Amino acid sequence: MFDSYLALRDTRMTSRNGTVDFSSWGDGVSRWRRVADDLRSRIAEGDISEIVPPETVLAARYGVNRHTVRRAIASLSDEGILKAERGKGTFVHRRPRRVLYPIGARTRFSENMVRQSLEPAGRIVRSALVPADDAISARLKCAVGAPLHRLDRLSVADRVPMSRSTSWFSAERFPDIIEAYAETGSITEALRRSGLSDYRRAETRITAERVSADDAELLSCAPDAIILTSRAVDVDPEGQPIQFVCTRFLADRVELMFG
Amino acid sequence: MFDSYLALRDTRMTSRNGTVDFSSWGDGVSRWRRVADDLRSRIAEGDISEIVPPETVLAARYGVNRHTVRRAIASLSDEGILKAERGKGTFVHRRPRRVLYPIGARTRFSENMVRQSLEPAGRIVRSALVPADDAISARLKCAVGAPLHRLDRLSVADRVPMSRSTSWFSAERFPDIIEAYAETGSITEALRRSGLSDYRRAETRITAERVSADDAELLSCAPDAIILTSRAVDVDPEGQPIQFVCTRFLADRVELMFG
DNA sequence: ACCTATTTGTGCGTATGTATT
DNA sequence: CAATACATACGCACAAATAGG
Repeated sequence: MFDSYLALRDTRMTSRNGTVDFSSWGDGVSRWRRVADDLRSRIAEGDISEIVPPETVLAARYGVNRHTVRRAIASLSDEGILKAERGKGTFVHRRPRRVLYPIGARTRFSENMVRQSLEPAGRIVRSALVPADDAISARLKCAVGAPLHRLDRLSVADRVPMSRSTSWFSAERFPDIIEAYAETGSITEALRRSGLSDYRRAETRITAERVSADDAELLSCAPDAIILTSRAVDVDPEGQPIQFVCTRFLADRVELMFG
Repeated sequence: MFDSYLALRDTRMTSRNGTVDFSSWGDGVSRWRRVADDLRSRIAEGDISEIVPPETVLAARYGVNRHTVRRAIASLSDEGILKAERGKGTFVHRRPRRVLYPIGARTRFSENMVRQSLEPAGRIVRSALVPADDAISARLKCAVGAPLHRLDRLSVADRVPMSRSTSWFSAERFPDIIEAYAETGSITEALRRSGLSDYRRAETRITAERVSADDAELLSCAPDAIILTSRAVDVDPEGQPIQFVCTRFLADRVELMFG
């Protein structure tokens, strides 16, 4: 399992396009940080049980100095994942489980949260009237340039930020959607007030990437946190798209469930 | 959009448990790398169109020196995302799209790939006979300690590594599953040889995290790459669990699609 | 009580990498 | 390109707590 850790050595040994010579460069991530990241993911996967191997052993396995391992452990201790005890060893502090977020044809954020006894909340970060660009017009099946309400939200459960989302609605079909959401705090309810009693999720696409700087600030997470990005289309009972929504979930706080 | 980038400043100003003082420490990620990461994600989200703002403007916006921005741009150029042209500006080189990976009740890896004209392949990384632990016995509805075949695979499309996966099967019900997979290179076919003509996906749970060191080596990706982790249960027509599979997709090479 | 091996905690000197001026 | 300040990584040595014989 721990046989080798060659990945700590620089992988970028050659430069391709000749403009800049990368051969002597690192990749911008320090060794202690890589050790910390790897330990974190091993702990998350249950690959390291309750007691962490001694610093000297880890140092040998990762091919780094013991100080470097110590700094990685210190960082993880600061995150609350590890607890080092002098003379005894270093122990794993089991993380609170991720919030389970079921996604189906009729999943609603608020209902999910209350089902897990979490208090849901959301606040409007920004809203604007914008023209449809290529990508969004294709998803919403509207003309390029058609007027859309863009709604930027921050979703919170039990006072902990969970996700940032950006939604687009047809401004012609739902002229007052922003006001309705501002009053009710619920997309489902805002759509109902606009005359749409039911809708369903047609498609959900999932990717993951690093958080952007302004999302990081709003989500109050580390600047290099990982987000699960969901791009989804909701449709009315006739199959007409009514919402395109891009949600950025904090990956270490949620787990998406399908099926 | 670019109003502030406070996140570049260290957020870790206080230490909680008193063992180590973090106040003078960096967070292990260099500034040029953070600028590069943020630019990359903005480009991916379409937030930066075709032409990148001038270096001096970026330096001011990120609150860093122009040298630092130049290094970030050089790094992205090396990745093939940007192309700087003297006297003209810096331009975005649109990335090849992520491979779309539909997940449904009857999704099969090979079929997905050929549908996108990619040549699928897989190789066995490791296999072993292991006892079921708590987590897996719950998913497979078997006794703790029951004998399971554990199969570690690497999936490849057009010679590019796409995912690493670990599957567990009941060794009692599918005694020859490993050999069958080794011969056919297909889970579907291997199960058919074991007498199971049909199965379906019952549940898929998605999270994201940093790649572990040994996965990074096999996937030949950066040591700090992001992976989409899918934990799923497949069941036979009677609803009996037959496979628990944990797949680690490289997040920048795939997009998962549900519904 | 003693000794020993193991493990974490600490200090210091040096070299290299990073970021700014 | 040079000078500067700071962060990172290493090597060595030793102190302090723990556990077992």
